Amino acid sequence: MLNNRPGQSIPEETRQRVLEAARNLNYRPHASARALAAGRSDIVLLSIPDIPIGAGISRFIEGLAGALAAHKLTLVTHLAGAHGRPLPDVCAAVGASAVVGFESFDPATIKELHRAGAEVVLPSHAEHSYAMHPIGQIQAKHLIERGHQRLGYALTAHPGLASMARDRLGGVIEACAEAGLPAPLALATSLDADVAADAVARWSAEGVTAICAFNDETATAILAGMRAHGLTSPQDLAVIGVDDIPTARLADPPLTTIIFDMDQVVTRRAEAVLAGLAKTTDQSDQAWIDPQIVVRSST
Amino acid sequence: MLNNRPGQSIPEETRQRVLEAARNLNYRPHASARALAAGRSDIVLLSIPDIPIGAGISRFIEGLAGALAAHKLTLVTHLAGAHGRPLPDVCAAVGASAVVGFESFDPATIKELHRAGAEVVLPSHAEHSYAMHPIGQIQAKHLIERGHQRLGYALTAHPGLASMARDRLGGVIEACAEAGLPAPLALATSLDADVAADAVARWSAEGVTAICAFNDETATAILAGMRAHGLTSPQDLAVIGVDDIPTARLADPPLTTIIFDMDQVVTRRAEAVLAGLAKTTDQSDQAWIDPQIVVRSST
DNA sequence: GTGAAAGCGCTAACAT
DNA sequence: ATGTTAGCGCTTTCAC
Repeated sequence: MLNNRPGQSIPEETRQRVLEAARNLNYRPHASARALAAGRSDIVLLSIPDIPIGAGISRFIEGLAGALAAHKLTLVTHLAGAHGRPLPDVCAAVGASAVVGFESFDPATIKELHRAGAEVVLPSHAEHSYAMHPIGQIQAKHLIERGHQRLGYALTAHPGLASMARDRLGGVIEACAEAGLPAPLALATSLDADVAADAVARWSAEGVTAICAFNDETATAILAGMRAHGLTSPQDLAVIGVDDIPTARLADPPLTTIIFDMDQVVTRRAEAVLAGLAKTTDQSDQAWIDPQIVVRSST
Repeated sequence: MLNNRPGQSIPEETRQRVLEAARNLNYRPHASARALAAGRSDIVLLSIPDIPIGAGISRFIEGLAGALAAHKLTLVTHLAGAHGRPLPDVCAAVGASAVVGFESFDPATIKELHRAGAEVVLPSHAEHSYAMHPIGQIQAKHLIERGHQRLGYALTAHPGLASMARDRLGGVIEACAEAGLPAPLALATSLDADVAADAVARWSAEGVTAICAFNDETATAILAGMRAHGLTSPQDLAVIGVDDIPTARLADPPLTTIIFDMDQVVTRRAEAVLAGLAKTTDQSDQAWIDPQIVVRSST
């Protein structure tokens, strides 16, 4: 009866009474016991790589937690820092039946995760992670449409972000090629005004008139580097960032940036988890739908 | 033997061989079963309130995860967003034996958490959360030492941060009182240059010469508001933030800010968890040690 | 000191 | 359709 199966011979009213009594007694099904007996838990583990966490990622996490909660799944997050436990250990410890990450896991990790009890691991092998490539394309197109012929790309110094930067740069390269323009001049930068000033000098010397920055912080650094040379944006050098961080519109001049619709990504990921959990077999990769990416222009 | 108790009659070499064999077979003790039998898990659940997550909090999480991992405990994080599951549910679902949060939980939640299986819940009742008060004090002292006689305080518009802002403002008020100065003029601001400009006008009209901002983003907004009036910092109005966000030193002028030593906070929290788990009874609150808080001045 | 056995709190598969 | 029972994979306790 406590199984609460419907269509009982027991009168409905009585059933409700029992259920209410149980609630009043603060009864909780013991999750560990349940997981042990059923062989699966309702835990989904989200692994965050070692990257700076901003508003975007928080929204992603909370959105995913909400979408999964609607299906009685519980999301917990693990920050894959240097000193924490390895992901498979965490997976085993919480008894997660699904693990989702941002970028694709390497095959060895995937195998370990499955051994640790995860039925579904996402993103599966070849799936694009975060729509990095399209972001670069849109940045470049925005600048090209405004007449810029020679673009620069500002890479990030953060190691954990390097592969994302490469993906985004790829999009910029593609957009330049499609427009018949020379490839962008990609330069390493850091969150330091002097380093950024050097890059600015280099770009100026090469005739670059517009920069796609990896993100808004990088873009802010470039603005600072330009100030050191007495240059102003966008006249001397146009800059476009990514993320729309809170300080983006407070910059001088306000930053043009890329806004990223998390909800779509969230929904898609949640559905993938649900689908994977529904039928562990037949994990046909669904088609990746590019999320809505939009430019917020300050000009 | 698999219990791995020391001091066996079995030769050491054999023991190691067996252990290694187990490792090679990718054996993992099933966490749910272990938790069920032992009545406690090695999971610690960290609850993050609905506040913007930045580098500081990430460092806190990773540091705590590392400190606990050293004691064979696994940290997982839960973002208490609007649509996720309530904390006690998550606690029960992962079978956490400890729950740690940033601010004190209310008594009802604490009771529920214990019922959900948590042996220790931190911070316990009266404990200070995050050294908010001292931060405000140090901000104010820094400005007062530089000769400012009339301070302003810039509150944040973010609802989740309001109580922190009050605590920090309390520190500023105290520092002003101690120095025999009038109470600071606290004004609501938001991350919008126009709103900040209004606040700046008001402060100027009241003879305020220096602002303690709730955090670096608020401070950046004030700088933007000052630009709208053609004012420059620190001559016309000195501003000090909190957090040392990456863009702080990229601002024009570079922001003076408060740097917060996370390691100390982390260590203290980890120790509290360990102590609580060691003897569930006798939860005498340890003395709160103010963490090291230091000013990074741009001048 | 070593092995066997009895549960932990549930779920699922079974008889009735 | 209902009640009963056998485990899930461990830990702990109790005999040997």
